[in-house]
Amino acid sequence: MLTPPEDDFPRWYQEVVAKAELAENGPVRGTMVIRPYGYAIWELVQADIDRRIKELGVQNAYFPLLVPEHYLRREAEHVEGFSPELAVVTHAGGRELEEPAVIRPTSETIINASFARWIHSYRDLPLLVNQWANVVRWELRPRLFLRTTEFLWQEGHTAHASEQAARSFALEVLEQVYVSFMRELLAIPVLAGQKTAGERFAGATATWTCEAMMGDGKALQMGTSHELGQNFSRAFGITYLDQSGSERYAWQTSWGVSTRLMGALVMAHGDRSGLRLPPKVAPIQVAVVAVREAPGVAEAVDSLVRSLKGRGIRAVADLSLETSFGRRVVNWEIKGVPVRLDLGPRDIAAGQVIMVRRDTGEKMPVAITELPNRVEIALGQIGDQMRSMAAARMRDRTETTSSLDDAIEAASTGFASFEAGLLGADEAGSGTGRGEAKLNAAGVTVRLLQQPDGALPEPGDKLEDLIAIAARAY
RNA sequence: CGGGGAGUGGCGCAGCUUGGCAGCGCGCCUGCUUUGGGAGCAGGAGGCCGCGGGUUCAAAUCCCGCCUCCCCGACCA
Repeated sequence: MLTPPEDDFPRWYQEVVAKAELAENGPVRGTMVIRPYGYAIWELVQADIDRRIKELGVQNAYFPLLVPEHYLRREAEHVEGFSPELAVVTHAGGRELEEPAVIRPTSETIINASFARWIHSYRDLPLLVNQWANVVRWELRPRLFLRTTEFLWQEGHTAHASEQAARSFALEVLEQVYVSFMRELLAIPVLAGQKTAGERFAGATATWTCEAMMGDGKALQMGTSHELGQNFSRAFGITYLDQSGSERYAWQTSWGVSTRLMGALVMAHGDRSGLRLPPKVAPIQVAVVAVREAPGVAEAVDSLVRSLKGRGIRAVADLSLETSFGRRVVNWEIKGVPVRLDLGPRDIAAGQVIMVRRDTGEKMPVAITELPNRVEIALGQIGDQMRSMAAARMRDRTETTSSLDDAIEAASTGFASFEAGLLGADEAGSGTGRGEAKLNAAGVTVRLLQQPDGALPEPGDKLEDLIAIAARAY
């Protein structure tokens, strides 16, 4: 039996991750074993994001895991931001290394060292590169998928000839790749906006983010896209000659999403019965279950699976009659399989199956002759239904407030939305306004800034013209 | 790093106070009966009781030291 999510959400989360066979803890603190079923979901996620990234003209490449320590020191804020969580290789080959090698916490430094060699002319720009990799950040408090010491991600790195070009590319990734992927494939409605100075990536001039509300009303940052300005190009000497022959520093971006998306999937859609997967990222979209032993049942199940597969639907047969029907059903539910088709002797006699939708629990008899079609339709509806359930939750649990105290109160159950002017101007040195500091002290963070109509902030916008969304966050 | 808790078959735990054959539930294996929402019976396999030392005729249990893990707070994708 699962702990109900409303009783103890963190515990429920851990149980779902374990029982759905997504992942388990590795032997070194904070590491994670991603199990085959979990990895199959990740592969579907990866494939779609990879396709979208390539549509923007980005090419994949691969850079080393180990980074010379002095690379990290080249960009002041970057080192400061990352040094507390670095894992450093000091010994190898039985000897102490002359220069320690850092296991990449992110690859800005090593990639930009290459960029500096590759870029000479405005004709080399824009340079658009992505890599799928693992990175290591020695986290103080790990949680499977949400914050692990080693995680898998995609990190894009680009160089452009102008600030404007870099900005529009960063936003294109945010909207065309991340937001649309999350809405369409993960069925998670996300808010897109800009981070405050205090929440900005170490070394960035602007950080853009997608944030979603989880089942307990807390926020999760699901992806980010950064404008790096010329911080790294100056640190690594990424220069080019423009049309007029003058030397210029490139303008850059970096952006990423990680296996954290898996955690989002669990927390945004899961329910009392376990995981619920949107059909597009479900490794198994349909389980065809033989209810009990009877003549013709196994054959009917197999032929049904074949016809579903023939339509490109990911279907499996459940013929494990040595396990009771009830147990098998519970198992498919925990694993979040969107559609189940129950097939027993009664159904064979009636020329039907019982179709059960995981999103609503709804059961309905469907004639075998209508089958591949009805399943296809249901799979489409399930994605839409899950998206609107998540959207309704975010709508119901977002409160518009007029003071910071009310915002803190609202953040105990969901999101608070208020005029960003309340955050106060950045105080010299701190990078954080007085109002924002007050929120932070109460365990609430500003998740993003938007225009009042939900659009992304423009370069000239003042804090007073924007809306802040604040919440407790993972 | 601050505050709590725990280390005992694969997983979850009891046993420790008051030393005396290492147990229970789940899972696993075999057989039979079952199977339309977490099956039943019978038989069976599986242990460096976190590590090191000490006390004792005898230590999972008492004493000393060490290690690790988990949960709650400050950081992140």
